[in-house]
Amino acid sequence: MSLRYGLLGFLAERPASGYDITRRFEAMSVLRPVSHPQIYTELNKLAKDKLIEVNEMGPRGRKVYKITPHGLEAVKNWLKSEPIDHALRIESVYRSAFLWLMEPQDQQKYLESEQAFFTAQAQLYRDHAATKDKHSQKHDPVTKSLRITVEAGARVYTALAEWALWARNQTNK
Amino acid sequence: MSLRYGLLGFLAERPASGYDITRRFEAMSVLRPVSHPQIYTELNKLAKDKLIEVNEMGPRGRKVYKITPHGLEAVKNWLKSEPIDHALRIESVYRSAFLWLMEPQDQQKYLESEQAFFTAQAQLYRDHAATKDKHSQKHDPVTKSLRITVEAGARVYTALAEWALWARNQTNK
DNA sequence: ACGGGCATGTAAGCGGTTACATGATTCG
DNA sequence: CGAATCATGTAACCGCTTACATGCCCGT
Repeated sequence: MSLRYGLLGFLAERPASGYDITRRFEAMSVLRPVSHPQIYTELNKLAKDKLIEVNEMGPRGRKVYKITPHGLEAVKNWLKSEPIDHALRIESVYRSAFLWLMEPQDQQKYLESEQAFFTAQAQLYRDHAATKDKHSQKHDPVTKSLRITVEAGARVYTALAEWALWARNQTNK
Repeated sequence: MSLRYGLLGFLAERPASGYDITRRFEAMSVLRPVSHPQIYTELNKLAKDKLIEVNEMGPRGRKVYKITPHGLEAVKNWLKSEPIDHALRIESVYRSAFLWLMEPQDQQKYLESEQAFFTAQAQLYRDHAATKDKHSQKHDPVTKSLRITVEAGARVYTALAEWALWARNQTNK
């Protein structure tokens, strides 16, 4: 799951700094986890490869990058040609295979807290989606794509919340 | 998402070889992706740390490991104390944020093939679940845990399939 | 006898995290 | 003036993937 092309993808929307992009990934937890050192490292590599360039310097050494034509071509090519990694890596599900190694009360506690977490996340993404739907710019293609991504968050988290509830009913009978 | 404790978890069920465990991860794609070199490397580390030990040698250099009391304690402690990584890393969802960078016909093709893939996976896990439900040993705690894991696969893949369908309806209007 | 699957490994390299490090600016 | 936040980086390390490597056993 290439960070490289994710950075290019965001910069295709509009120029931004490493800091901006870090915030963005933080706000959209469905995307993937990213740490800031990795972002800055990758931005420097992308600049060296001429796929992005510094557009503007801001206060505090802020570097606003913009994508180059080469960079834009690179993301598009990634989307078109690079095979998709379909692996799921959901630790909560992974751990569920070992539920039998827990004490019964710990199983219940585990599933309860997972359900609570997933429910909260689902709500968050549903709210996020509702906001986007009310927004005036909802026909702009970028907003539409993001709306679709947010919908995935809402649906996956909802499914996981319902799964945890179902699992609770399975274990205590 | 620790492989280390996943190996211990499987060996807590019954003795097994690296090869056995590799097959097992392959069959349960919801768990997490694993490559065989990593498994063999980690098994050797676990043996050095006395959390597992060679139980039996089979044909072709087959090494069947069994968990030690220390190892069993270690998995249980992991389950009880180690914080869960709640990050989602679904590349299909990740890419959806950049749908707007694709040609309209490529968007449709992308969402169609993703929907097909997720639908197939959902079916696979639903079948898997049905088999487990018919099984005589369904009240054994290990089988019950695995049944819960399989249910997660069925539900998450179903949610993703429905999401992809929904997304298709969003893009072509 | 030979092909396919069983079975385990090593080595290079990369992507990623964590800890460390530094300093500027803004706001109250 | 001090705290919080903005802002970017370096270094060490580890987990993981990919490619390479080797050989045995079983069924036909």
